Formats: sequence, C-alpha cells, structure tokens
Amino acid sequence: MPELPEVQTVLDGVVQVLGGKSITGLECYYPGTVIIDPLLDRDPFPARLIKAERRGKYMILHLDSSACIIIHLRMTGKLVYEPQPDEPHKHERARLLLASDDALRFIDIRTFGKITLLDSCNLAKYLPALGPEPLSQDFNLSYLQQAFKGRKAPVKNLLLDQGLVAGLGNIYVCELLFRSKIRPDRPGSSLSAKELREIVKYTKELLLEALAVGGTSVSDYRQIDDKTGEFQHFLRVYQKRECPVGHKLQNLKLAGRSSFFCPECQK
DNA sequence: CAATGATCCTGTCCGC
DNA sequence: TGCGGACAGGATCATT
Repeated sequence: MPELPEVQTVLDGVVQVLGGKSITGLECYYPGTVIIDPLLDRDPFPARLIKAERRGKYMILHLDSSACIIIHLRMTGKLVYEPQPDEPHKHERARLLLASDDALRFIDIRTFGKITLLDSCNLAKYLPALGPEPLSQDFNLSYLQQAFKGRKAPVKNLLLDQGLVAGLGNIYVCELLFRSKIRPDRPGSSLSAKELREIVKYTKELLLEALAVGGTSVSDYRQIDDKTGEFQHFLRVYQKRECPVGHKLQNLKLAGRSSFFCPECQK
C-alpha cells in the first residue's frame, strides 16, 4: 500500500518523466476514477508541469495552465510510464497523455484510486485537513503531546489518522511502534513523554530508510518504471510471524487493520 | 467532538 | 478441480 515513502518515490518518478514534456490530455477508462471539478470551465491541456508536491499520500501536479492534478493511489494504484502504449491494460483506469504519444498509465486493480483535475485556486476543496508531515520539524514531541492529550483511542489508530499526521499507513505504523517498543493498543493519552519522543525519532528514521530504497513493495506497489521498492526486505513485524529476536508475534485488529506486534518487545 | 464500524473493490489464498 | 468465504486496507460516511 503506498504510504509516504512510496508516494514520494512515485512523485519523483513523475517529475523525471514529465520534466519539460507537454501533457496533452487525461483519459478515463473506469467511471469515477477521474474527477473533474465542475468549476474548471476550460480545457487545461496541453500544459507543462511547473511544480510537483506531496501532501501526506496525495500527489499534486501544478500545471502552467493554472490547473492542477491531484493523484491518490489508495491501495493498489500504480503510475507506470509507457512510451507509445496502445490499448489500455486490463486494470488501467486512466491515462495521462503526453507529447510524442507517450503516456503515464494509472493502473489500479481495486479501483479506489482517484485522479482529480481542477483549477489550482480550488485545491483546498479537494484536499482534506491534513496533519503535519512526519519528516518536518512540526512533527515533534510537543505536537504529539498536544495531539494525544485526552485521546483514549489506541495509539495505532491515532497515527493512522491523516488529520493528525499525514502520510503514515498500516505498514509503517506497525514498524514504527515496534521500533519504539510500544504496543499498538495502548491508549494515546497513556504514552509518556519518553515514549512520544521515541515515536517521533523512529518515525523519521523509518521513513528515511524506506525512502532511500524506493519504498516497500508488498503487493501492487511499483515505482514508475514498474520496478519494486526494496524496503520489504527490512520489515521487522509487518506480516511476519516472529520478531527479529525470535518472539512469536500477535496480530490484533485495530481500526479495521491487522496490527502485527511483539508482546515481549512492545509494552 | 471522539470513537467505531460499514462501505467501496478485486485478486489471492485457504479449506472442503 | 472448483467453489465459497475470508482477507487485504485508505478514505469517507454514518452511527453511537
């Protein structure tokens, strides 16, 4: 599942592919995948990319026609660059047409992914309120103390809440809680300052390590050239049976997601 | 407001 | 071999 490191890796690939190249159109092959803001009253193509940014798991492409494209991969979305492709692939839900008949295919088995086309001035309408970026200075001890204050929900659920911190998903939350030695079902308000500091430290450490190897490929995630990331080889608890020391792992259902943890190492 | 649960969707895996 | 059911989960919406 694409989380912050995967989305950032894909976005870096998009910038490489689109660099200087004209975008000539956006085609949709599955109803609902492409959303066009009704307030966008003109054809924004052809256009060039002038800026690409990531907010949480959202990619935002700013075009020189003052329109922008928001892409969310959700569970199984992939962006794959293809020089001069012909027929849409079986699970290809949309396609960004490029100059020279090249394309970026949006392939998404489970169809949850979305591509939104809108005028830049309406961006706020399509981006939900997101918490701070976990790799920024704003994600720190005092922020977490304030954010977890009085919260009875499990720390796992809180870290998955994009309004609280933007970009974490199930895999990295499982992993960062293991590194922090904290059980996923601990109520948010029960964590000590020391434990919150560990969460801040290991969240950043984990994300930087995953970014350095192009993210984690557990199912459908691929980089823009369809290559896998490599961080799946460094996971310590997600979808594992034993922790690195050999303790048997437990799997709790929290926020509807499987939560792998080590009852020995995590307290 | 906080917390929880259902919903969307399809490929894969398991048991019978 | 094939079928039914469980499972995977990000974001959104509804309910308590």
